[in-house]
Amino acid sequence: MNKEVRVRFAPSPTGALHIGGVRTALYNYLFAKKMGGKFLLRIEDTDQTRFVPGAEDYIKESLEWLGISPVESPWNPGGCGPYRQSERKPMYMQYALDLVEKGHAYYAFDTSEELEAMRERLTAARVVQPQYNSITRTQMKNSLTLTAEEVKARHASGEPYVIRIKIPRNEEVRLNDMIRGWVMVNSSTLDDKVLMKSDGMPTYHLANIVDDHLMNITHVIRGEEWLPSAPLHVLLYRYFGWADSMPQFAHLPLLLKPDGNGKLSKRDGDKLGFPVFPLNWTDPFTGEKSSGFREQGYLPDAFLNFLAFLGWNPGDERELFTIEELVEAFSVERIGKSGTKFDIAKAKWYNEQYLKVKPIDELAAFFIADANAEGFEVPADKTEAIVNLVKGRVTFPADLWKESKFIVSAPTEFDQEIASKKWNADAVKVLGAYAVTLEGFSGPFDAGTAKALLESTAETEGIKLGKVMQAVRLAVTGSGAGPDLMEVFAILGTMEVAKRIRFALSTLTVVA
RNA sequence: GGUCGGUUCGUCUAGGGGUUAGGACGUAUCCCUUUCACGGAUAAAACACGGGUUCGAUUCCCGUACCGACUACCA
Repeated sequence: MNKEVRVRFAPSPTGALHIGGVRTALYNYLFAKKMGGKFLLRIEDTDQTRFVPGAEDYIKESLEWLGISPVESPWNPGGCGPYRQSERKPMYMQYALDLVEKGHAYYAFDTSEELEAMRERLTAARVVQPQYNSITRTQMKNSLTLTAEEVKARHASGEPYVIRIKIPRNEEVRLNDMIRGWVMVNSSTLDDKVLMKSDGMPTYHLANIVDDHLMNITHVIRGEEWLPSAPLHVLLYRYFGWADSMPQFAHLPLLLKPDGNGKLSKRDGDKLGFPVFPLNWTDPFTGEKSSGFREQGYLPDAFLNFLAFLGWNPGDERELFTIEELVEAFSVERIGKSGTKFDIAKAKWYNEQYLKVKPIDELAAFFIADANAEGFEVPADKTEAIVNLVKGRVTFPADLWKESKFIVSAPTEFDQEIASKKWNADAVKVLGAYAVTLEGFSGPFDAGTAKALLESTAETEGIKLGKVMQAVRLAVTGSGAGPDLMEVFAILGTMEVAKRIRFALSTLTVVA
């Protein structure tokens, strides 16, 4: 009754982990933490043909990036190992045989050609569900139709076989999903799923039940795509005699494409205009590259917060949650039932919120790194002022440098559109005079001083400052928009501002 | 096609037998700002449809429509 909560995230290493999987991992993590339980990870690599090198490391790194690492995993084993199904291979057959013995499973020798022929035959006969089931199995080559001697002979000759579950003909199977409530299904709609493949590996269905049981999993939180096979899993627990300790199920709503057509899939890559993976990924076979949220500049906390809200909400109007607050607020009951469209605009908003409250030295580090990468040295005494000036204008850390590069690197070109509209005789007059003023000025030069000086210069020239302000900005920054100009002047200093003005004056020509 | 699941502003959602149906993103307008952005304010914007049940349904029930998942010796 008071069993420790143990949940697992069970990805298969068939490529990059996609964000739907990341959210599943997150919900498992939050639930485990909330319940004071354990979050573990199991690699489901029973399909050797789909193995992709690097995928497992990718999963590990993704979870580490987000700070939701499992406490038991292949790379950090606990007491229920191994944590890779391929390494558990020897364990499964005995369970399958147990089912055969109990009459809940049987050997089947049909070749894939025969299976295909069966499906074609049934389809041609307009059978609604062409599947291997209580009716069709009587026509196939299996230990239910063959004599014991024949089965023995086939085994002796080394003929390949699979073990299938024997689904009862007509039986109500029900399960109480934590998110969806009671789900009922008649066994007549289920088929005799393969439990053991001919290569000696279990299928997902067998392996996940055996492993969840052996690993003392108490709650299975997984995607909704598993809902249709959940009744099969219930039957397996029952046939194994594990019904009493069967985990509770929670089937998560799917993450949908923004256009509303279908679930988000790995194949969407960057086609939708945003990444579907947490980290950059290069397919080792095709060389195809896909971008990740991390490399695009999403902060792990912001991304986590965003992801948590895709299908779950705390029930109040708070939006910004640290991981600890998410744990505290989380409950499976508050997970929605319907599919969730992925909204990248919201993800950006979260990133902006987190960026805004980041300590200045962390932001400065981003800024300096980007500047250095482009070969620029930023005076140490100026970084803080620059970062403070632009931090309200950025979505990604990289924007810090993009937005302020003009401060470190004087413009060599000017926005032509602004120039043609605002570069006039009045502007030239004021700027010329202002340059002279600055060159002759000594003393503390801050934004207020810069402004006072500029105002008095304009007044002396008899020109309204408002009319030439854009030109002043253009001269010093090269563009028509940007952060507070006077603050920029203060950071630049009198001589640099004057120098830039003189360059603009000598470069731009007044068009009548 | 069959089985299962779902359906509140464009999007994420709150709510739930009687509400001006609330918030957030996005959008628009205004304020702030001698620019752009930030910030502040305001606005437009939703209970899929049809039947019940009920004094009353967006909320409960049924059906329809639509959307989605699943339907492999893949997970």
